[in-house]
Amino acid sequence: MGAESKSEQAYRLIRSRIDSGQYVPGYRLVLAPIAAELKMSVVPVREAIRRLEAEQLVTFERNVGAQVALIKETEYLHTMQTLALVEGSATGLAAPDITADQIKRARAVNDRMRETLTGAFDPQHFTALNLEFHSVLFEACPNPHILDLVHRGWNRMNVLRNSSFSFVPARATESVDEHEQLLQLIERRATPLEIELAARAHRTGTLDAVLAYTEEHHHHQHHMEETA
Amino acid sequence: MGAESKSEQAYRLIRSRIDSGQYVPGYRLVLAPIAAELKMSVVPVREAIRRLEAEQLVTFERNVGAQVALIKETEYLHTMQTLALVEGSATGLAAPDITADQIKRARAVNDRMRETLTGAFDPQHFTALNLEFHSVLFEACPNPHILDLVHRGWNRMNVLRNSSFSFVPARATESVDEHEQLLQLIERRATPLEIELAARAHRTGTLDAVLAYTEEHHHHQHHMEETA
DNA sequence: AGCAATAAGATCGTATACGATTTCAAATAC
DNA sequence: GTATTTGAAATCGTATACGATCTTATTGCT
Repeated sequence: MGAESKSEQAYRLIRSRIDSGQYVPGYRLVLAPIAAELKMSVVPVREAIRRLEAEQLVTFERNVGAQVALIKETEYLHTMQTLALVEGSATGLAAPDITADQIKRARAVNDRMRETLTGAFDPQHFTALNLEFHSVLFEACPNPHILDLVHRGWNRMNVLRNSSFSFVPARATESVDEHEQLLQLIERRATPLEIELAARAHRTGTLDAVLAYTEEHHHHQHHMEETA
Repeated sequence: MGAESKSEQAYRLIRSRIDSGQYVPGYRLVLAPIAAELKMSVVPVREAIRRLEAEQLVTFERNVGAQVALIKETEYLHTMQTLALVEGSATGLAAPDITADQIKRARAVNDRMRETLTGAFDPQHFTALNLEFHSVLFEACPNPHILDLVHRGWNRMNVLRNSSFSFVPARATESVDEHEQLLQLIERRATPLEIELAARAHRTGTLDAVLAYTEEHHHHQHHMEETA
């Protein structure tokens, strides 16, 4: 019958709501109501939540319950740093296997990104294209562990919903240029380390831009307050 | 009462048995017997197993059950590569905060490692000291995400029980020397990137030594066969 | 003998039930 | 008025029960 188990359904639902921002950080995940909504018992829901806990998307306290993980102000920094590290590596490791056709596809995406720079800038859309661009370059990474870490990093960024470019749209222009440079490095078969460090610097550049912005605006956001 | 929940107990037990090698890769984890042994119902055991699944220590198939994750021949390669990446980064990020006292402690550990090189070589013991040495250098890493990845990497290596040095004892001597070089880099406050790449190369060196060994010995181990 | 259908056993998946723990507010004491 | 106690409500933790699914051995057919 149902190709997927109920705990799987529950996992997907909660996960999608966290990803979409419907469940904001701090939101309490109470078993019974969720189970009722999904017309199932609490057992599968409980399992789903524990799984999300293992993925650090929710925090859990014994006999108290779960809530969507709170985001500390340093979280963005750490996540971006980690993503810079693993994405850089994945891009470097994948580079030797990148085909001319893939370069072409990536360049096409980057062209679309460049187009979005004129007129009203849509950070959400730009970020989506950004993922598409980088995906072409790192998906060929032969090390599945590193690739998995890259995916987790992007997911985490998505949850932080810090779309980066919504804070520093100016960075988008630089970003597009750096993409082209990265493509040229790969085309001319630079060493993996060179490509890795370029990809890392590219992401670190975005991080620095955001940090400079928040610094300037004294945007101390401490903890993101919880919302019932 | 019990400071830890039953599912926590179950998790620890199974985890320790996997770590210790009592549950070898492929071993089937059947709920009922484990629950009986721990004098609890299957529910907490089930939760523990799902948690281990999320950590990729066990694989799980719907309506079939769980087994300790099988190890493919490339697994060692990928794990070491990933560990080289994250440990290198952690070491580089921690380096600026390393104190003279910590350097001293690390050097003391390395001296003990050097001593073990004379006489009968004990790979297990050497690896334990190796972890102790590197721990001093990376635990100060300010990025908890990266630090967590380092810990996971070491754990995974432990499960692979591939103690590296048991295959290539010759590498141990080089390793001790590279440790000293690494300490000197940190002492003279080399740049984080320089230290990162040195730490990475150090681990990659061990990996290469093992690969060369297995290549030479045509040690095609395909999958590690399951053991009931 | 070889293959397919079938039945039996093993094991998982989930519902229900209830005791245990925490939280919070109201009542009481000082 | 503040602090402490008490008790009820909310919520979790786990046991038990049973249906669902997969595996394997058995039977029967060709």
